[in-house]
Amino acid sequence: MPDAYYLQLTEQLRYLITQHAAEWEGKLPSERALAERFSTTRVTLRQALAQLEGEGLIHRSNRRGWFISPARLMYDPTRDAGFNDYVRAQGRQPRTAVLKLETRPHLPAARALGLADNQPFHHIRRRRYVDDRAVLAESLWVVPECAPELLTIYTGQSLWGLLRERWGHHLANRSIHMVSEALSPMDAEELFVAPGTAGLNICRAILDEQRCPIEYDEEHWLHDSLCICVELSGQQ
Amino acid sequence: MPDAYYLQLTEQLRYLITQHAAEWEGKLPSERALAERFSTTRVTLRQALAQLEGEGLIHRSNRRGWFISPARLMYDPTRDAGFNDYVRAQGRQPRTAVLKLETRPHLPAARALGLADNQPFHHIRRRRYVDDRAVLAESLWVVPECAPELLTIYTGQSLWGLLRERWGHHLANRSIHMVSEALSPMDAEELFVAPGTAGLNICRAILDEQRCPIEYDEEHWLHDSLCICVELSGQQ
DNA sequence: TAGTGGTCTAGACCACTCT
DNA sequence: GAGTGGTCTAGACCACTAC
Repeated sequence: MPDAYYLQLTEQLRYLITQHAAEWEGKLPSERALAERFSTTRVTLRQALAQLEGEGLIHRSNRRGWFISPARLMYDPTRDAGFNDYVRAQGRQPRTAVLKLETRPHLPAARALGLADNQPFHHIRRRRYVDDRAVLAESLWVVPECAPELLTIYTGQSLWGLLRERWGHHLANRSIHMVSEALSPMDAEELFVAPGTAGLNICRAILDEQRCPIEYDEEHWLHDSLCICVELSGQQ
Repeated sequence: MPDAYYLQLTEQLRYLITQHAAEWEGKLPSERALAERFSTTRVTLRQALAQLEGEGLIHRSNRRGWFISPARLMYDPTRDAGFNDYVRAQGRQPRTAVLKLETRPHLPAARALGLADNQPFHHIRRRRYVDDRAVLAESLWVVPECAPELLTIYTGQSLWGLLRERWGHHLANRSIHMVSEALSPMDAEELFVAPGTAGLNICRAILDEQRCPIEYDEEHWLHDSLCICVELSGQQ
């Protein structure tokens, strides 16, 4: 099966990377250097690199080169542990940058929460890092009545924590959808990767115990940065 | 942002596809024809097609051409509804091909279930179709004591149904892991796609109410064929 | 057998990053 | 300013599919 040269190259690169990971400090040599080392062209070499990128072994930072991907973050989208908490619990360093705060309608949020199309939401756009690598761009759309002064007090902390502790909401009902995607030009730019980079899209609609809509969010993760884990016991 | 020609091409192709979907009966014209229509080379044209493939709009059947992808299957890996049931419930046609039946050890299964490395399992390998498109290659590893004569009676039906009804097991504890992947040459071949095609890997470890290990399975889905949905209420 | 997609070559230019 | 990755050209051959 692996008669194609780029697939042989893939295996040689995989070996090379495991051997030189420490020496290279996580960054691969340039494409031209690697192509020369294997006596092939950049096109073929890039095909092999793309293969390893698809597997999640390496990734690109836009125009800066190829890097060895760190271990995947374990993430349970059914729990409401805050990002900071579960990242630290895995011995990693979390960081959040707030990119935008505004109030406006958003059709997917309205549809997912069963509200009118022109329903306005408090919108928070943020970028999140694990060990200084930007891995997640996300938008949160909160029903304004559920958190009136949200935009004036928000500074990057856990939104779910705020909703629970400050406004006393019980995030009882959750509908979660996950699909693989190609990152949009905007998402890609915010994560410093090339447009079209593979991503994982997670959307959640949250309602309280009376099925009253509270919040909708859209997460765009780098595909190689996480492993989704769900633990279930008893019920069904 | 979308200054690159292949990104403009992506948009033009996206429009072309929605316009001609019916006329083309789901299959795109040849790469050479499309490249000529847009006065570019196959390399650039393929970059645009790869973009749409990443988004899940189109897909390739190995060496047979590009096809418009059907709607994603909704799939809840936390429920134990059988494949046949939930595919039919969505108005689609399920089909299963059994590829292999054997008994042998499998390290990931042993590790995930907390058994000895050399623990043998009943192994079922099967390919599953939705509307005659092969979308899933999966392996199931069953602890032999839990289903002694499994391999002699198995003909493609729901394994979880068998475990419940014939052997009375209660599939109480489930640990589920999901990661995006590049399909291995074997998985790709079994699904009739090019090696390295993007996939979604779902692994489950199943134990009964006494945390006694029953089964472990590995699913390899075409990345554009499903949307993972989880509905939660009340608990946490 | 004709045509297809899969693979590969040997270049090139540009925008950007790094220093 | 040197070097990098991102993009693009204009070809080519091969294994395979469809007819």
